[in-house]
Amino acid sequence: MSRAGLTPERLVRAGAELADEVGFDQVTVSALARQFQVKVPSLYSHVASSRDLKTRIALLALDELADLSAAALAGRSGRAALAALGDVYRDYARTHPGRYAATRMRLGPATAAASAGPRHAQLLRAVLRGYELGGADQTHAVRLIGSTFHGYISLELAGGFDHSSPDSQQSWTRIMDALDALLRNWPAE
Amino acid sequence: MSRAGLTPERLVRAGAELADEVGFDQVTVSALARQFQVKVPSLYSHVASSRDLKTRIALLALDELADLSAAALAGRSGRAALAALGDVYRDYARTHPGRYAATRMRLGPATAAASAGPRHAQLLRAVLRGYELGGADQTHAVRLIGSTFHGYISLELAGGFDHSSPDSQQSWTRIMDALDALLRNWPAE
DNA sequence: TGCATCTGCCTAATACCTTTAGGCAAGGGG
DNA sequence: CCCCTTGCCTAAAGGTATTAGGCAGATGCA
Repeated sequence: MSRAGLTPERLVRAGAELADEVGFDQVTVSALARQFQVKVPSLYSHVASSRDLKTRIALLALDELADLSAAALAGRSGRAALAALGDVYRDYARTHPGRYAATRMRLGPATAAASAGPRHAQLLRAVLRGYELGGADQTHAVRLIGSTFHGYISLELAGGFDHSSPDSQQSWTRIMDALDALLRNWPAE
Repeated sequence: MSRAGLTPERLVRAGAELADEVGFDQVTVSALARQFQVKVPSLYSHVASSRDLKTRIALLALDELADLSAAALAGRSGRAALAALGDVYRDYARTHPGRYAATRMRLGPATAAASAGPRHAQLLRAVLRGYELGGADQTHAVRLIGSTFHGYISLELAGGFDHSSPDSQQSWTRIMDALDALLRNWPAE
């Protein structure tokens, strides 16, 4: 009986692809075992549990997304940087819905700290350096932008903007305009 | 053997409470049967499936939330209305996390149309009537506000703002200020 | 090249959850 | 008071997660 050549990396990669095809919460140890034509318990030498598998997929996705973000931000500032970052997130969510869903998974404190999460925060902060916002307001703005991006993408992905005009792309562009305007005219305390 | 007196309504109500205690996706036909001290298959006379049960919980939550919103909006406009609506959502999500998660469940087109979803859209539109926004911009603004509310609440609920200052309440207040300012000074096309 | 060891994948088994089929009896309508 | 509706039950099958323990292919060392 020949060996299948499983490794944690191959499992995680296949799990990420599976997530994009059938949804992150349909990613199951069983489904993965089926894909590799291997019995279910065989996977347990490579991942500790179903939760472990999903966590690793989340870490992969966070990493990919941070890399894409960093590349898109290079050489841009102001509205261009803001829109570039938003587009990276939005495009990633549309081309890799399962991976994007994975990034929303709740991680433990240690795992979160070791993930690309902090890099994401850094990058968003970098975008806001293009606007002049004092101390606490910068954090408020980071939270606002992060919330809006995540909220919009998650509603769009759920089909919330499907059957009504104007189409989602138009709203997205105008929302980038609006956020840019807001950051340039941030209200005083 | 005395009867337990199950009804769809009691099951849905208990399911909603269970969701708030253990999380919406831990709501299970089995767990509910345990609570009612009844065998699992007995529930299938009252709900069609696990999915049906969850859908009904979602509908209940959407309804409750729309009622609360309508009450909170009565007699308010402008920033006060905006903040009132946001606070209703946010407070509901904190006091009823499981129900709130249920409202994010994807419903079929027919179910969605018959749900309180459209009422939510109406109410948000009503808030925006306090600002002067022309045709398409009103829709863009609805989507922006909806996204920001949902995004913020979901990040907050996931603990995203837990271990960093300033505290979440401050950001929330300032974000209401910022959105109000944005709506009053919506950028031209 | 031959042997020893390691480790990758397997079988067996337990424990949940979901869902369908079919039975018995409690309680309401005649 | 009896019938019959219907609420809850037992039986059973199928899917997922996880642990324990075994066999043999792959690897390393002489």
